[in-house]
Amino acid sequence: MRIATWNVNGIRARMDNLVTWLRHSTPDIVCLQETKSTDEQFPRAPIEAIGYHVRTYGQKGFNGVALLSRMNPDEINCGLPGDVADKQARLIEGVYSTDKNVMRVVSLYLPNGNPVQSNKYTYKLSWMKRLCDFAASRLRFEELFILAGDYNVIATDMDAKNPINWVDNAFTLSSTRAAFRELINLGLTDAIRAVSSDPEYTFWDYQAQAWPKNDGIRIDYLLLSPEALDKMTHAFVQKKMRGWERASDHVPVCIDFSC
DNA sequence: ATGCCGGGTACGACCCGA
Repeated sequence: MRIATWNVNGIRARMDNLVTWLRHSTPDIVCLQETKSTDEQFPRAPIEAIGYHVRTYGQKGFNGVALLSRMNPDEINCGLPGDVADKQARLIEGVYSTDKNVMRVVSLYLPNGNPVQSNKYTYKLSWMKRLCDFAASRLRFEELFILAGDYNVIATDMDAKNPINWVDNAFTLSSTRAAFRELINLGLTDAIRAVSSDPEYTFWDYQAQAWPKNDGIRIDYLLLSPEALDKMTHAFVQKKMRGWERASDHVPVCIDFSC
């Protein structure tokens, strides 16, 4: 069982890469972010044609998340609870049954939050607070729970090639890092950090030669419940895909399970 | 250099992202 998260930066611009990647990496469940498409615009047919169920929560132009899966989901929930006025499409949850387990998988796109003096940062922090409440409610189920996506958080200085470039930024402010730790401290484990002490960047800007200079940051995470961590066998970042033609600025992160 | 690229949309400058 393989689960992946990938910020595609526009699903319609990434279809060739997505289909090639699905064929080669054969994930069972895929969490997508920044699809930048309405549910009607989402190009589901080519994905369904290679054996995936497609569930989307999109909006016009910006944001947008989706779940692709080999199994038909038992349940799909769209939106982060806690603010009925928040219409931004940033979270979708699916529940999947395997032979002996139930897996609850979330694809999330956490707000960027810059500039830090703006209401975008207040929105980021309130969204993180709501995410914490949501995660706590899910952890009470004691299921295999995977909270995956683009967190727009650089958790430690090790997660940036040049931390100096990220000071006074919504990705690294102490209140951002504190909110992220609060989430982790509910009892979630960062899958990549469970297997690696290397930097493991997941994003390189299109600009300023970031990729050739390896000027990356790690902002895409899969956070696991204890039940999920027990079953995890591998976790890895598909860094090479940043070098593909028409690459997203993010690369996929994958985890494998023994079930 | 808080926009150098690349996605989106109002199909053509402009908004947005990290």
